[in-house]
Parts: sequence; C-alpha cells; structure tokens
Amino acid sequence: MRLLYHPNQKDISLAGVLYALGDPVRLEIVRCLAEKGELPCAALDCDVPKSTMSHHLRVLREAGVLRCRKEGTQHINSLRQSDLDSLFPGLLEVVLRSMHPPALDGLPNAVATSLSIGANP
Amino acid sequence: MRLLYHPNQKDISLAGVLYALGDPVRLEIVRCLAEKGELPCAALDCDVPKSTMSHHLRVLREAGVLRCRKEGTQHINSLRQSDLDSLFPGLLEVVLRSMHPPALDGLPNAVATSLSIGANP
DNA sequence: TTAATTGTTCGAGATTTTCGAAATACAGAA
DNA sequence: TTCTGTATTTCGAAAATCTCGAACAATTAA
Repeated sequence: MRLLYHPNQKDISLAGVLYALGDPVRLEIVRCLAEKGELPCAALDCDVPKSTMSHHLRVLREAGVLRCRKEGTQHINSLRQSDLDSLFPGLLEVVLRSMHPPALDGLPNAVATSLSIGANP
Repeated sequence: MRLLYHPNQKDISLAGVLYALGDPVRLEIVRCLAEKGELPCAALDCDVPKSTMSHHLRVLREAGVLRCRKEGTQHINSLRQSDLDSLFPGLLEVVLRSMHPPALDGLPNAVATSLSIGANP
C-alpha cells in the first residue's frame, strides 16, 4: 500500500478546500472530526460503503483538509486545523457553524476551544 | 430559451454552495461580483470559452450563489448575498477574504459595506 | 429583413463519483 | 511461522459532470 499523499501547506488552495467540503458525506466527516478530535475511518459512519468512504477521505486529504496517520491497522484522521486557520482564517469555523446539527455550540470538543471568533465574553 | 432556474432560499444547501465555490473560475466570478455589484456574463472575463462560462454561471445559479435576470440581450448576474448571509452567516465574507487578491479590503464596493464582521470602528 | 451582440444548448471526449470485489497491511493466536 | 481476522485501499465499470467548439435563440439596431 502506497504512502498517503498530503499536500504541503503552501500547496493548499481555497478552491481545492471548498471543493473538498462541497459534498454532504465529506462535510459530515469534517463535522465528526471537529467534534471528536481524531478518528479512524471505521468510526466515521456516514452510511456509505467502505470504498466510497475511502474515496472521500482521500479527496479531503489531498485537498489538505485532513491528515491521516497509520497506527497499527488503523488510519487515524484529524483536521489540519491550524494549517487551514492560518491560510483561510475563520473558514472552518464558519462552515462548522453553518451545518444544521450545530457542530460548535456545545463546545465539548477540541476544535471549538481553539477557534476564537465566536467567543462571547 | 428556457427560463433560468433559481432555487428557493430554503432549498439552498451548504454542500451545494461549497461545491459551487470549489472551482477557481467560479471563485473568480464570485470575487468579481462581490467587487462590482452586478455584471453581465461578458464582463466576467475569466479566460474560458463562453460555453464554459455559461456552465459555471449555471452551477453557481443552481446552487443559489447568484441570481441572474435578463435585461435586453444581456444576462445580469449578482450574488444572493442576503440569502447566503442569513443561511450561512459569515461564509461569503470569509471566502472573499481568503482569496489572494483581497476582495474586501479596499471596501469600494457594495458587498463589503453590508458584510459586517470586519467593521473597524 | 438582415446583421450584430449576448448567451444558452447540444454533443463528444475527458475526468469524477459510486460501490462491489479483490488486494494489501498489520496484529494476534495457533 | 503460518493462519485468521480486522481495517482500508485499489481496481474496474457504470453513471454523472466538466470542457469547449459548433449550432441555436433572443433582442436590438441598421
């Protein structure tokens, strides 16, 4: 199995990221990762076949939205939050806030705390 | 020529909008419209053939990103700014800000003034 | 009416997407 | 070590989408 390609931060494009986010399944993957921090593929149950899931994870990874590291037999996925935030400030947060099952309001997660804009003093 | 389809606001989806924005040409179209307010197709010179341009405008229109009205022989396009803002607050602004040739910083346009987050008192 | 201008639609080839089936990678038991 | 099971990717084919030239349609002007 080949090594998994990840773009350098400088090679991440806005259009590429938006394209990757422009699919309901991929958006749900991103929501899960934002909520849970990091997850193996199997924990992301989006009600699609494994091969389709693998495809979507690849699109997100190659666009620079997430990172995937191998750990034993599992592939652990996590958002490239700081890379995305410094390239496109606020994008990830706005997208997460725009999903119906609010992904950020409960703030029981790792991403919400490090995303700052919505902070109510 | 058939009438141009526009989704109702309630039928605009986040994934659909992100997908529509996920292309360099379409992103440039959105940037131009944000900067200039409203433009006929021909004024959006994105260095692609007319038919391709027409296709991209259709994708944006059917996703609910822009509205198109006929005026004589021209088709005038404009962003569905208020619809998008109320559905996905901050999304359009963050996307415009994330493009390299800053689309909002000069604020000599209609959109910047009505987008509020970045207001410096 | 004819011509010019603006855009859209059609059609074909190239690229994606979906998903079952087969293959690959690793861990643990026998 | 070899076998078994678990976790994912890769392959392949059918369906959908993208690009762009060519043809078509709508409107205005000569």
